[in-house]
Amino acid sequence: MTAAVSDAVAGLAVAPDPAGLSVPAPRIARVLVDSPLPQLDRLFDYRIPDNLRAGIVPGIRVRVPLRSAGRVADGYVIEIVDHGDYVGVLSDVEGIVSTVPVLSAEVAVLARRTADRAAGSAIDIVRVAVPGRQARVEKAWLVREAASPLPPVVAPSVAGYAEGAIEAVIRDRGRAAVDAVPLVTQLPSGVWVGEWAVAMSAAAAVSIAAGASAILALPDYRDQEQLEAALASVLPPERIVRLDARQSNPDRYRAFLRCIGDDALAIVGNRSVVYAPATTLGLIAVWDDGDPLHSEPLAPYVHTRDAALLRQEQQSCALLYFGHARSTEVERLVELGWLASVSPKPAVLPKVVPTAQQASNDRLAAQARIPSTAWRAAREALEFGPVLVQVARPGYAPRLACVDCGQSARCLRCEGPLAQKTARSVPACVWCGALAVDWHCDNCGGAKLRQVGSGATRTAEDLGRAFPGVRIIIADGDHPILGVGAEPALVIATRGAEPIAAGGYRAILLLDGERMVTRESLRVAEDCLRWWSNATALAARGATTYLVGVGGALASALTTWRQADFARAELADRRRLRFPPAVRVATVTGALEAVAKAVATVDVPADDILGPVDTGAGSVRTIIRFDYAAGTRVASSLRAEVIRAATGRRRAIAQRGARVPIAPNLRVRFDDVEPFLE
DNA sequence: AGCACGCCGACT
DNA sequence: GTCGGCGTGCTC
Repeated sequence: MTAAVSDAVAGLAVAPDPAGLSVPAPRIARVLVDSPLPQLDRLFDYRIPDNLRAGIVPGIRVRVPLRSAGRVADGYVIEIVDHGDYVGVLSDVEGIVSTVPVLSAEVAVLARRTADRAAGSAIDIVRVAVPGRQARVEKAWLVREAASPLPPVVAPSVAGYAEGAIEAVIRDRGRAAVDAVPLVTQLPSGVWVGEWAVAMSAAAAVSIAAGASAILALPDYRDQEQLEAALASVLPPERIVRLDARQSNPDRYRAFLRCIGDDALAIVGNRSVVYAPATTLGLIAVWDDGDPLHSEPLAPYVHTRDAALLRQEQQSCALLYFGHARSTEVERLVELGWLASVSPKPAVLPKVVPTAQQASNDRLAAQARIPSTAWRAAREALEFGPVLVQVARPGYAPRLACVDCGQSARCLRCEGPLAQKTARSVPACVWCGALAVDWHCDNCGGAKLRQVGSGATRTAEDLGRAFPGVRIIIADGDHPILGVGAEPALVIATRGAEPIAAGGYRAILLLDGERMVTRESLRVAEDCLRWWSNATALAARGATTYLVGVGGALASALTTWRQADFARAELADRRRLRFPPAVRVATVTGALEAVAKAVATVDVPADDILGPVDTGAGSVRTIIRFDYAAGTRVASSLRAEVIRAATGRRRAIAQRGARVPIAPNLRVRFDDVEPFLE
């Protein structure tokens, strides 16, 4: 049979349809190819050969030829059509990688839309959304026993808010910013968690009782542990799926496969969980959206908050942002009316006292940087239970300086700052880890180092002297501790690493506020308020939190527990300055000519083009800011330029004599968290 | 990316 | 006359 005849036969292939008529069988698979090249970020049409006709359905992974013979790529079948729009000779799908439709239609559309909004490739989102295949796991899943129906779920009420308030948002598929109740509570299992975890798990159960899954996105593993503990008291274990990047590949794939289907589940995970394959989706809930861990570090750098907004719109599910401190982004959505605002009822106001950084009468307390009122309060509270001390940095001495000239000490190898992990350890570079042996000051030539500031370990040492006989517990990145008991102890924790205390802390000291506030960032104030609020919410009911050394609007936002008001004022400032999130920003980085050309295609006022500035290595960066309404336009212009730069003529650059062709590189990043820094 | 196609200098 | 150099274009 000649190729022409075989084509004709294929063209006549028919499939019976239920009405008894015969229609031509669909024969073209439209495939999203798994390639990092931006110019390939579209659908390619492939003929489905007869032997694969039965197995090819949308969502499965396939292998397809790409360009010349022999070269193949993986891809996902997005749709199957009778007639594609490609005029030319189609290649055949080469094979099926897996028969499981891992890329649901919903997630495929979401990937396209999130990528478009960020001027990125859909496949980059898919790579985050769909874990790598594990043949063994998949085989076991395919032959799983006909699952007995999951036990029914009784919807609990979401306590702490006006009766039925949160339930109504979930039922009506609405959107809201929810202020969390700033208390800790004990679960029936005996585990202590933040009230927020109880409210979030109850919200998930409300959705699941109504037959729809809930996606629950949390910034870190400690938050995930709390939420899972809370979920276990309202849902049977078969209804809870953990899906996060820390799992081993088989575990992650097993969890991922469990999400496929119509069962209503609580799907818990970190940022990538917003792309979980839930078909019947009733709720997306995000905890603490201001935490930078919600910001995806891989291109196209889509924030959980933004992916959740797009998915909510697309699948008409409910959307809840839970938090103690409102981010300016969420505040903007509240002001727009896009999100409702729900606060605890009755209101719960923690006791917060701002304290000046004055010397204590007690020499040892003064050495530990604790003002006398706070020191007295901590000593009294230690009679009854644990006391939390929040510090800015881990280690012993977070910085070192030259004894002779006072200049801050830098690494001889990479210019990074030096720090000391313990009282006796050799100073080392914070950036590259090199031990600072034979160090000398590059300013005056001095060879002696002086410790500057106190990390958690040094604070612990000082406090040990100020409170003799008290048990000291250190919690930081190196010593993660989830919870501590109700017995008296001083818990020294770096911000964000505070353990939960059984019964809540009897007093809390926020020590390094002054230092935190001087950090250079557009978001300092917002971040500080979030760190302090999250720590304050760990106090026992009626216990006092002391904020040391910080005054002004920031301190009063904490003491009055009016974080939303602070976010409103902060957002008003950003509007005045045309800073995000009042406007959106995109950074364009690359060779000067490429950047200039790309920026020229974007139609924004000259005032909104900041740069170019030299970033070294022959590369420059320009920041473009624009109103939200212009987002689609700016993204599509810049995307076109990225593709043009990738396909256009290559610049020849001299490299050790040889001429190496390289593409004029052009990178675009939307909504960078810190575009105006550095 | 990676490979095929296309137009100009030193070779049997 | 042509073999092969790399600049250019394309991937169903």
